[in-house]
Amino acid sequence: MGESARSGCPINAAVEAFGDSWSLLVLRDVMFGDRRHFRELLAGSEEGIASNILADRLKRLVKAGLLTREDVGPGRRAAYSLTEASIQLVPVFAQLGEWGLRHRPTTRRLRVRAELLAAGGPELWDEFMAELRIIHLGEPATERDGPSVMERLAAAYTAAL
Amino acid sequence: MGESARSGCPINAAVEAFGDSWSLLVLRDVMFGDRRHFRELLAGSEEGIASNILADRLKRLVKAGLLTREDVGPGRRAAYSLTEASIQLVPVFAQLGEWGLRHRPTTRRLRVRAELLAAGGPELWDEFMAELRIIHLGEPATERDGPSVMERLAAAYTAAL
DNA sequence: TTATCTGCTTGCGGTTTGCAATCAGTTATC
DNA sequence: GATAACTGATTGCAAACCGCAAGCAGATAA
Repeated sequence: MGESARSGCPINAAVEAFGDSWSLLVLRDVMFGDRRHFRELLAGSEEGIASNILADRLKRLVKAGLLTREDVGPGRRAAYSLTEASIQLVPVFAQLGEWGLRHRPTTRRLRVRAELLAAGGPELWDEFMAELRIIHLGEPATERDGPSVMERLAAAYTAAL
Repeated sequence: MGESARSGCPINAAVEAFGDSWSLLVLRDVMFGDRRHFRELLAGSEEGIASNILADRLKRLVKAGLLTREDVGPGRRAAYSLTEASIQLVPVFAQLGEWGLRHRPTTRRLRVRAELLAAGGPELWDEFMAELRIIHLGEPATERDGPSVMERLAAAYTAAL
């Protein structure tokens, strides 16, 4: 009963993994908003995702290897984490965000993160991915001087309120 | 009666524009396969798109400003062309393709284009976008030495058969 | 005239979507 | 210990969407 890909094309593979109305938005909130729990994702959603859709997408994303779920008993806060595969979506998010900035109307508050990511380029993306590996994969933290990318993103967001 | 965006987020804007199972694949075939006509897109589709879905997506993409349709009378071959907005999806395709290569099983034949695009980096993407502007937007052709990116993509594809 | 090609459209049954209400288990408050 | 709030969901339902197959009118070719 395993689902087979419609084709062996890498673009199609990406579309099948997260090419729907909600998957990328859920991943965006986990990645950039650091929302790790069901209720956080539900209440914090800018687009107003419904609870059943969120539940379904979380399951699918776990199944697709884009999220892991810390398995706790029922009734307890389960935490969702990014995987190496979803951390490597940072450049995809950066390019999608830049395209959205250029070709669609956006609001100032929600624009700043995409602007920062686009301006920073691949070096910043790599730095951010390294931070995400520390946060989500439990890799040991490294020394840094100055604020992290996550902190800079948060600061830019706050400044634009 | 215009549709309003769920949020002012650039990522959401991109998802709303082409975040479904088929839109990106249609754009991919127009862009990389140079398929400009309905029947070409229908018959050449690796994933086997249905004719009603293709008709719907073509309409939506035109409405969204990602394709233009050369308006001819009924019964005559109408040609679809990329717009500046969809030409600027080249980096998005490159990143999506690279992600698919790394994290999903793909077939050799369909992999080569993504590999070439990933290896070439931003310089190659810019070159390819310039070519697409000549093909789809009617910009004047410029002098070049050596094969075009489109030719190199086609050659790589043929070599992998 | 006959056949084929053009870009679609229509019917239909099955699936998915999104909203609202609800659920059982756990924790915090009184 | 009772109550309430919070946990991650599940369920019912109507509407929208999906993909398959067939059909359509106009244009072109033999």
